Amino acid sequence: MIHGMIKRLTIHDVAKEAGCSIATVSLVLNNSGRIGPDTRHRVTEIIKTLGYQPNTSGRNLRLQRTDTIGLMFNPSPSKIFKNIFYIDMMEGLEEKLCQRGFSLLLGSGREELARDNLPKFMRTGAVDALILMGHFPENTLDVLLRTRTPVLLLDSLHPHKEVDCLTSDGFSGASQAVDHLVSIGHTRIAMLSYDILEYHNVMTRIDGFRTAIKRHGLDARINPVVHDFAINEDLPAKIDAMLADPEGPTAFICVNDTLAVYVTDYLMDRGVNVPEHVSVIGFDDDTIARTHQPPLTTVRIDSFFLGAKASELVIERLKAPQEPVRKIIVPVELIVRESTGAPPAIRPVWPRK
Amino acid sequence: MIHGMIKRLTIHDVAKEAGCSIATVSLVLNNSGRIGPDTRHRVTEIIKTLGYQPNTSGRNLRLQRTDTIGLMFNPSPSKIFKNIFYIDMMEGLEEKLCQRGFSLLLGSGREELARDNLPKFMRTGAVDALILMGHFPENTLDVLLRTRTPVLLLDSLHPHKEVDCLTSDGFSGASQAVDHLVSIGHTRIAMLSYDILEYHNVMTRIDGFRTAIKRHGLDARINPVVHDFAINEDLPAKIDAMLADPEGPTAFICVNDTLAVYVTDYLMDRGVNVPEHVSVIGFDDDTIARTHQPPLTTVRIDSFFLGAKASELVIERLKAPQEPVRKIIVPVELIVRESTGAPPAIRPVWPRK
DNA sequence: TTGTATGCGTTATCAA
DNA sequence: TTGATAACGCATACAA
Repeated sequence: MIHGMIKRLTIHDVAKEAGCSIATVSLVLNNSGRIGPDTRHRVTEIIKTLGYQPNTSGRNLRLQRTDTIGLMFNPSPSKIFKNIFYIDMMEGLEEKLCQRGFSLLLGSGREELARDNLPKFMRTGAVDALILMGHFPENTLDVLLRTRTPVLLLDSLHPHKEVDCLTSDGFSGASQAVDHLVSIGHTRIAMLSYDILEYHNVMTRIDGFRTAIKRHGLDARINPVVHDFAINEDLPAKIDAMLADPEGPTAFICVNDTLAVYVTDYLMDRGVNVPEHVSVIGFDDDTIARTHQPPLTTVRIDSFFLGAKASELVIERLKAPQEPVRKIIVPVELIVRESTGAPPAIRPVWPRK
Repeated sequence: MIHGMIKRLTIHDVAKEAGCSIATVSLVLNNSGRIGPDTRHRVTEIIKTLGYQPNTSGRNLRLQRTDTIGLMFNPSPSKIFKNIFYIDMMEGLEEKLCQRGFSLLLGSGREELARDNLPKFMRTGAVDALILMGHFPENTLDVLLRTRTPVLLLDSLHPHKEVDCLTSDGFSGASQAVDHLVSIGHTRIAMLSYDILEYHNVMTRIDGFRTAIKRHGLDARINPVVHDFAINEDLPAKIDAMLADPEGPTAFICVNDTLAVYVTDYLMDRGVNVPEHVSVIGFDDDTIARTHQPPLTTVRIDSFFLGAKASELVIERLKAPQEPVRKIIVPVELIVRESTGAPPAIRPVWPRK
């Protein structure tokens, strides 16, 4: 026998104990002003000593809301949480949401979504709103948006869809990265990205890079964006080719820190010193950016803040369902560490002759 | 205007459309056997075309349950999810739970718990059960256990508390580690642990180590457990002292992979080769154990399985609240990689003379 | 086989 | 200021 089967207290128990009606108890509970100070006090005491708490299901049914926000990831929690960035984001989200009296429901239902069906909790009124973390395919999104349940895209942005979005300013981040490199003398910079251009964040960073290159009057052909590779496969060959070219880049901007770490390590293995020979910049300011040798210059995104901001947005949306959708872009900041420096007077060529 | 304000469908809408009573619809929904095949078919069709789903709040209220499991972490999601081990565990948990029709509610309420109050969702019937991931202080646990809501401790174990527990077999893991080292010739082994002996998992691993050492007829004084240190502070000095001792250990068993990586890197920095001079074993089989150089010999814990098993346990508990509590210990397996090898014929002393 | 009616626990309306 | 009561959406005991 595990627990005593104490019957759960209801508002009736409190009313009986206080010698009043359940209406009075409810009024006290939701502190309506028009309650006699003496009864208010008496009822409050009884509530406290009994340890009564209004039942969630009853309350939800009556109020036609649940004060619960659904949370979905793509492709899966374990994939997405490998990136510390998202963990901090969820922490910010959860903390703020909870402070405001909301709960977070982990949204499974990926299988249903994959078949273009709504996840169960979206069809049954189990959540008041939904937050989508990471990139979701467009048709999946469309299925979700046919609901009357508000949706927020976190760390993603669809400019032309009727949906609230919140993400970081990758355009500015890439610009800052280019500006920094140019300011210390680089004129041949390559941007490295995974081949997932449908991700808005990725495309925006690339856009920012290209625009900044043009703004500085640099040649797009010798400041290329390289993205048609699979890491561990084509990437080494691509890098080798650029290193072998005397006109090759003296700096790499990578679309995130994971890639930047990979590239830096690869370079060092080949005898290319970072930053003496070649500079490297990352994105996100993951923990690894600080602990890596050399510590990475990177574009810092305040992921905790992003999560906290998301909770605000979703709560405001709940209060004002009819307001126009909002696309919010959070500023980012370049953190200069030790993976960037002035380019060598004459950049060597690898393999060394 | 964001979404069409389509009024949510209720069972009445379906009944009207089908020209029957709501009872009939409900019976079809919960496929009670005694419904005429023709009406059953008709109602089913209408449900499908209308896209009706029973409302969660109404259902929960009527059924006096929520099919929702609360999930709490200590000290915080971000702290605990830094460890990939826990991410995989949550993945397993979430996947199985969802398959069985349950939802996962992220339990905030740490502040309340810290003040020895129950988290809100535990007092209001918002969840049917609670899963605690990681180590919680005993008095916190006691507060939680006074509820009639079932609790499951995941990756932790309290032998004498009336609470279901599920964790890995650290005792066996440490034994296997010692056996392996002894079998390849080691006779001087030290166990390294953080100074958090109140964690059952930690204490159990230490117990397993001590018992195995004794079983092999080895001297406990030259096969010590070292735990009174803060990493980055006292630990280097402790290791240095052992290395300087000609009778010092030829192998370290570390209480987890993070520590093992730290120790290995420190040793290599000092010119101590792993495994030629000294062997190192970790615990958990984190990703880092595979990617580290050299790859770590470690005690593998199937964290995904642990999570999946937890979901089973909690569901069974829900079905049989009166059954005696269960303490379940999942087997572990030593994975031999490249951080262990035969000890040197004569172990050098560091600093080298 | 199907329909009627009740109650789950709450909030809110209206009357007293 | 307080109380009686309806309604939220559903499942089920019981009646038909």
